[in-house]
Amino acid sequence: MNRDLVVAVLRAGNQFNEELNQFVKVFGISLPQFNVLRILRGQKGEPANLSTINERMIHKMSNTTRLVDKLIEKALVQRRICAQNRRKIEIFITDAGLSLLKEIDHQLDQKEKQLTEQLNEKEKEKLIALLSSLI
Amino acid sequence: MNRDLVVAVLRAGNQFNEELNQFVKVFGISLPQFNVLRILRGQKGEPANLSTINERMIHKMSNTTRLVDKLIEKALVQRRICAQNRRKIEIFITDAGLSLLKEIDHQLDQKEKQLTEQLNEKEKEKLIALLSSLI
DNA sequence: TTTTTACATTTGTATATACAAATATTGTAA
DNA sequence: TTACAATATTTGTATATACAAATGTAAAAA
Repeated sequence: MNRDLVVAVLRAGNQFNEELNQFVKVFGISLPQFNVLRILRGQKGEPANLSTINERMIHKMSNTTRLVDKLIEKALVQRRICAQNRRKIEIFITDAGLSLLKEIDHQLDQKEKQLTEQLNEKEKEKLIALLSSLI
Repeated sequence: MNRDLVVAVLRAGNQFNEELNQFVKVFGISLPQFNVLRILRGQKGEPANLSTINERMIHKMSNTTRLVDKLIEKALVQRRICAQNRRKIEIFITDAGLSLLKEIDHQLDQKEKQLTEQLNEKEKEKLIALLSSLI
């Protein structure tokens, strides 16, 4: 019973991961990279340092530096050393990053709709609630 | 709403993945390797070929050959060319593999209990049902 | 029978990820 | 002030994963 639940969570999670990875790949980024871009947009102009990004990431990978490097290569984000605390690095999303997100978001709505269409609204709410209390 | 659901599924899935990976690492294997061992045990002595394993895997990684190689190195499974169809490879779990699973299973019960303890039995059933219809 | 097509797995290669150790900076205690 | 500990990030390295191309085998068509 517990096992069935654990397996169901893993299966659903992995399937969504794969589908969404394929989806964003068309735009030249990986799913973890996409999520970092969304975290940065959520900052509304405020910068985020690497450890903050790491905490908020859905995919807790242990090398945020290199993930961000890829985004810098693509000119989707910028890096700046924090003036107050020179240990910290401030990361900003660029205009190019914002417009890429805008382009993706519209199509993502459709993708998300497709991924969840098996459930009605009430079931979706219930599922969100159950998963939230699980974590 | 759809987005919240997708994010909740990804978060729960990734968290379980990480926790279980750490858990089985103590036994010298990765979570995908562990799941392959369980698939093979489920065969009840019947062999499984690589494409069958790939279909049933929770983590659909595209290189079952190399994953199985790791298990062979550890003497947890054996490989044999199928006599009827020499394209196919038959994979068996060894006694060492079975006893490793046995050792893991007991402790895994506890781990799974811990991962799901936020929910009561009725909620667990509901969550399994919702996730099943989602996939 | 020969050729073509499909199937099953392996291999090469590029990229991603995990983890530990190293580096740099700041804060704190002696 | 100097030494030590804490924090934030980077780098090195090993391993894992993704993907395409290659290999070997079997089945089907010509």
